[in-house]
Amino acid sequence: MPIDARGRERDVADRLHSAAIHLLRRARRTDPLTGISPAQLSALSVLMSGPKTLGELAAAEQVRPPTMSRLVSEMERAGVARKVTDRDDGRVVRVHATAKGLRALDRGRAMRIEATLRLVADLDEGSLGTLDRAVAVIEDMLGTRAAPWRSRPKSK
Amino acid sequence: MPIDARGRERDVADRLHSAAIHLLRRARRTDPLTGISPAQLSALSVLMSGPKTLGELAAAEQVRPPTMSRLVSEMERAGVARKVTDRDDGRVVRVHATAKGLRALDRGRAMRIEATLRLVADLDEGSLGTLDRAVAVIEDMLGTRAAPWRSRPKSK
DNA sequence: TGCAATTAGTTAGCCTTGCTAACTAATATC
DNA sequence: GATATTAGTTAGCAAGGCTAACTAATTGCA
Repeated sequence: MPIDARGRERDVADRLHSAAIHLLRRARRTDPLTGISPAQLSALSVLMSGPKTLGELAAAEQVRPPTMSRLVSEMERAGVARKVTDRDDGRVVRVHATAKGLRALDRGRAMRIEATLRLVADLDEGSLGTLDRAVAVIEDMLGTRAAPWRSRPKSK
Repeated sequence: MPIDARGRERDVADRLHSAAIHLLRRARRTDPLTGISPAQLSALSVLMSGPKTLGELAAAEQVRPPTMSRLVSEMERAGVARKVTDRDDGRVVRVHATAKGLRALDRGRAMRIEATLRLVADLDEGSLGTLDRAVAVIEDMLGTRAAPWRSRPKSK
């Protein structure tokens, strides 16, 4: 299908993109109060479901390995994560959340979510349901739900 | 405790926030190809509707004045915007998009939207409709639709 | 067996884009 | 006319992206 024939999709894509930008700028305002950075928070939330290799974590967070490598090092220094080298394959680093990390996740996440919650809390039931369904659609679209990451997109 | 009574809202807020993060990380990948930075793109899209003072622009973009000041200076250096001092009030700087800026907006924005479009284009009609409605809800929630940002928050 | 290729992660160095604090210049107020 | 307020700028810092180039470990094959 030719791109120009997709007016509806294009309109949704445009507004979705713009909405995401402004939503995050709003939520971001509370960050300085939480004592934990947004990127660390996001990574911790992935680790909540169990340890991940550094590469898996980078893929899940959609950043490049060096970015995740640095982030994890900072997290280890901050005591919220631990790096464990794989016994069988010495190249592999497995990242675990520490108890402190999980507590920080609860605390820090609560503050960010709170900002979004303050917006969401005023919605009527119908609008809330709409958001709920939309988020599920986006999660599927991006493969960020439980999706076991079959292979890196690697669009080359 | 009203907070715990809001399980549903909290869940939606949490996942909405997370979805926004991942959506933008995806869209951002095209940026290096556009020759224009995301922040400049966003500012230009505000200027599309006409010149704005620097303060108005900062408020619309939900950043602090120094951040916008620097951004606008870079945009002027890049030739995509022009700063004009107000004749009646010498403190006020009015920011205009240049023709080059508007062209860059079209180009750069198109690429980000394209990335989002590629995701959206695979959706069935029902999911697309859900996203459409959800975006409208978010726009209302944030007042980012038509809302002309009356005064600076100025939370001292 | 031993050497080349591949893979996982790290280091170095750059860039953008947030922020606060402290400043300048212009205007408004008393 | 002195003082206060307002708009924007400068300086300096931090977070968090990226690529290029590296190290170390493993795999595979001649």
